[in-house]
Amino acid sequence: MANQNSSEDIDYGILDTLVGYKLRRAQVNLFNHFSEHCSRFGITPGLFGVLSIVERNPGLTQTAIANALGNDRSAMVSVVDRLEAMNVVERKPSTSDRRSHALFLTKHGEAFYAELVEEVLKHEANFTSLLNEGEKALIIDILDRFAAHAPSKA
Amino acid sequence: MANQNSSEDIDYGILDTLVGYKLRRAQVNLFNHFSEHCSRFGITPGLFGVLSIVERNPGLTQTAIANALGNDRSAMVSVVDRLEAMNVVERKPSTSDRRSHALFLTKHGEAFYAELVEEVLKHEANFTSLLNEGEKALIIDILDRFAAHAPSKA
DNA sequence: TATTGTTATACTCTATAACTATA
DNA sequence: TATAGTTATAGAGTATAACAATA
Repeated sequence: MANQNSSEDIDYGILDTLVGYKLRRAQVNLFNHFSEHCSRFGITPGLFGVLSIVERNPGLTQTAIANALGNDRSAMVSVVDRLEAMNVVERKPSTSDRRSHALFLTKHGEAFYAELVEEVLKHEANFTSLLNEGEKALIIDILDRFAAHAPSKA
Repeated sequence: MANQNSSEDIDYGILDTLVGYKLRRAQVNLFNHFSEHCSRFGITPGLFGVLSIVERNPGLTQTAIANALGNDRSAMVSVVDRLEAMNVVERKPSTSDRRSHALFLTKHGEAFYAELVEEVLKHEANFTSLLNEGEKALIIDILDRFAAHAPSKA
């Protein structure tokens, strides 16, 4: 057992300089911690995103929410099904367009979401405690640039 | 059509302040661009990670590589199968342990990887051009902190 | 003609458990 | 007993295509 090639021995080469690789490693860790932290709510980061949009924008259609989050509307069906089964969100028939459903938090959903947000903020604080003054605003600004960038093909 | 609820009308609420949400949106965009950019190589970010480790650490076992990348060893099987089918990586029997395979780039794999790295660096430059002086080093440092953080349960 | 929610489908990624051959 | 590679499997996430109802 002279050499078990533990992680410390590894040369990561170019990976150590690539923002994409570092982003992925960081995101996986945050995602896992979020899920552990919010497991008692049965809420994943994806579900939390939908809840947050619904809470601040009551009455939006499923398609509008999918667009806001950068997802396909087909993926919204099972998500909203799950949130309805948890009695936190409800579909109401749109008054203006009978094709679409307007989404709202239920009464229970509002209390549920308020409690959930507290937990999410604890999770967030757990990671932002790693940041020095000004670094949180800066990294969010940088990540916004990365998310909005429509790169040239060249 | 007075209000189609286009993305500009959306109130993202707490999502706009959460590092986890911003990380995800940024990473999805980088991932998509990487895949488009490297599609002619048939290489995904995950495959590129394995190739990079093999290139810099020839002779490692599959399990050692999986650990280095934070993946499960069972996921390595199809990855290495694919890279072998592309004739860029080869499994060689380990001289010291007949249970394990040592991984190496093939001759073709070395040229392939060199060309691939050029493309990846173009992709990287496309995004890091959004950064000001010093921001790249800072964001990589911050992402390293996020990836290494083992949060308390409390 | 176009759009909404939906279904069916498929593909990737990821993880777990169990098997075999070795150690 | 423990570990390496493997297989089978299952879950989540994501995307496309097509359909019925409606616009």
